[in-house]
Amino acid sequence: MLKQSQLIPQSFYREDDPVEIAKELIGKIIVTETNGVRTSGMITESEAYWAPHDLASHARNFTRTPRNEMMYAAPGKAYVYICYGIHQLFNVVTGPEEVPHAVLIRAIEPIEGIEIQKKRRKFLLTKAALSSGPGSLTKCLDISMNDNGLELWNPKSRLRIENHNVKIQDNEIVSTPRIGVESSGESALLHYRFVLKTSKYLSAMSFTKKYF
DNA sequence: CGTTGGATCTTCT
DNA sequence: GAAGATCCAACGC
Repeated sequence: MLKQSQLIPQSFYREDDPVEIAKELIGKIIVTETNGVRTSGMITESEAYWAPHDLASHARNFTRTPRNEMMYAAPGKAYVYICYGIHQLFNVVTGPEEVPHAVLIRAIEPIEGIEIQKKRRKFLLTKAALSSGPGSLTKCLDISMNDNGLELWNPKSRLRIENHNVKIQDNEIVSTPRIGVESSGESALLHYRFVLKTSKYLSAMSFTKKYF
């Protein structure tokens, strides 16, 4: 049984700098519990969204809609939304309350319950990796819209983030522009994406873009 | 190998 | 009506 002290406290998420938090989240562990069974994965790729100036953010210019309401909530909550009508994307809400920063989790390396995670993916695992990509890892870990708003620091939540003390050197992390935000003007150029370059569990675009 | 199109929900025009 | 923080299978070379 893992100790509760390994949970990342809410104070970690309150920092008013989502870029720093996105970088520090590399190597941390996302845990979900379904029917009492744990599955988990280590974060290998993340992206910061720094509202209101960030035109790629759902909360650009303090835009507020039913969908992105959770971005304005307390730090350390989950913001889950549906992308392209199909995929559920998982974000961590950061910054003080009413400041709509967020960090998108784009890829994980499966740690616990790998066989369960494989079963959650329906397609035949030919080319694509198990949990590489923001819409894929949510399937692996059984994250859905039902988890929107969960407190990631709360031991009672079925969705949490833990620190397993994995040591990541600074030179193992690369920053690049973000994926899929090309139409967001100057915001598209910001190096708000972080990848653990030694990992094979990175989103497909990591390789076609040839950022590193 | 690389490229293309379908799936199909929210928001903005 | 179009675009978007995507993924995968089916093509074509």
